[in-house]
Amino acid sequence: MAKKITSRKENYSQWYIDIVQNAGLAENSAVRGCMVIKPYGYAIWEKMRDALDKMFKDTGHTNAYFPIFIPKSFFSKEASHVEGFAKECAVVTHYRLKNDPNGKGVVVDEDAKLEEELIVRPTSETIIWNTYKNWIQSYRDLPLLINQWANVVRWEMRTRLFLRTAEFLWQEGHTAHETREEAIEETERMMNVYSDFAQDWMAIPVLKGVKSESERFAGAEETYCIEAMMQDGKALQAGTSHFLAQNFAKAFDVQYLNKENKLDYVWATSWGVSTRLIGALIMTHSDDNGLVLPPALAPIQVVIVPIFRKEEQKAALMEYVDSIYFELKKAGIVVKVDDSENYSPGYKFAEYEMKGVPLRIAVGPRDMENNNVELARRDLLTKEIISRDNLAEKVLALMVDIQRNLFDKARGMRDAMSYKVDTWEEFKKQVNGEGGFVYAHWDGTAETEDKIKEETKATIRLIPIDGVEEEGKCVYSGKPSKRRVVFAKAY
RNA sequence: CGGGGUAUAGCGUAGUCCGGUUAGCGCGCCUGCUUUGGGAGCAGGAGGUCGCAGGUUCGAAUCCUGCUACCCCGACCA
Repeated sequence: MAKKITSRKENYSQWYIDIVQNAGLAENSAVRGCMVIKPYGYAIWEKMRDALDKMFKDTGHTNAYFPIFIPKSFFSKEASHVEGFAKECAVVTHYRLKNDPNGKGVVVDEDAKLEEELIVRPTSETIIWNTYKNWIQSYRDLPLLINQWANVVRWEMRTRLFLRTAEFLWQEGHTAHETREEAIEETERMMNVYSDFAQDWMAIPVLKGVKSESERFAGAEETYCIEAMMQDGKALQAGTSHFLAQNFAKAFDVQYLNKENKLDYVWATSWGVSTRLIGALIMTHSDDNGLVLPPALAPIQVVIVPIFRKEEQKAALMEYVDSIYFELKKAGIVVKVDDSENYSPGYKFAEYEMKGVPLRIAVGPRDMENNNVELARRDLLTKEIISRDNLAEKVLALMVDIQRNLFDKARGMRDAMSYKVDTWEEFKKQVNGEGGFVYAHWDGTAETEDKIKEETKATIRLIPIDGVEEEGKCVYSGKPSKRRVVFAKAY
């Protein structure tokens, strides 16, 4: 029986769930709000992680690891930081269980209460800055450029696989610098790393900009971000990079002696992307037949499906298949041969389509006789029969072409869903209708921003970093404005 | 945390109103044979504390009470 994926038109969020489940990316776990990332989904994350990790190393960063638990007192040291995260923290209060004296099972041993409760990290600024205090004494210790790959916990009310889960995987970079300018430069550099990663690896076009005050990270002076547009017209924040000024240095008393032998507080940044990016990947490229993956991140780039009837036919065919397999593998392509006999070729075609494998090669006796192969592109759902000669070369070219096509398609979609709007009526109509990125003038006040959010549920996604100066009037208040900002409903 | 809903095999469900055979069906799974160029067919088979705990009754998936979990919609968020 066919596994059925709900169409995007019928029910977009069900479509998303169907893809995550049927492609074998993740599933809900026994723990509320926490997901199990399945091997195929995790393989995508590993590819993302490896690519990002290399980009971080290439920009001078090194990895380290800090504890999952944070003493409660650390949290209260930076006022706005506590306020931002307090409502979604898991707290460890005891360290021992005992057998239930009244019957079955185990209960918390009330005698084993912790002196100081531990917070399961929702982010690691506090524990890291508490540590940096001991690492930084002189300007010679700077800049300190560290990243960590970790899990974090934010106790969310409502969760969705990859997009919002109580526990998720991410990386968090935490850097310390001598000057304000140097820290800002780092913040912008990492936003650009994220932007390059999104575009070059994920084939997702993103907008770059800064957050408004109310959308800013708790404890940051400026939050830079990249923002992507999903197929349903909703925006998704794909990465953030924060300029923390001296807020954490002051809260944790991290001072260094500068070249003039004077004590000064260091300047900080932090930046992160998470498994949420997998949600962005799905919602950007996939279609009603299932997942669509860009070759750069596909755990399997090419699948070969041999078609045969009898055993002796298979034996002859497999020689042909193996020669193709080894040729592609030698060219650095991640290729899998599925010669299992318990599923029909039709089943396999549908299955690998569901899993988003960029290219399928089918070979049967007919192809072998004519020195051909059948190629099927996942992105275009096209099939063609070509000569087997120089196949690796052709496949490599296709990988590049598919990657580019996905990006172009996504950019076309994003551009088609970007609008300039100048009146409040138009604004409401656009936001409540098709959605998309709405470029509009804003008077710069939090009051107006709040009112707009209240009335339309649209938020300021970002203030474009390369935005042009342009005289205009705020779409809500009519007050003068110097530039357009980007509004959208968001995930 | 407010409002609504659901809980029966790995998944999807019938049966619940109106208590009464061995809880039925589809998918999936196992075995065998035939198949294999777009989700194969036939035959046989395994698999259930009917969410949990009480109660009513000769008898409970079904009625009553309490609890728990999950889903949807709102407030909060990467």
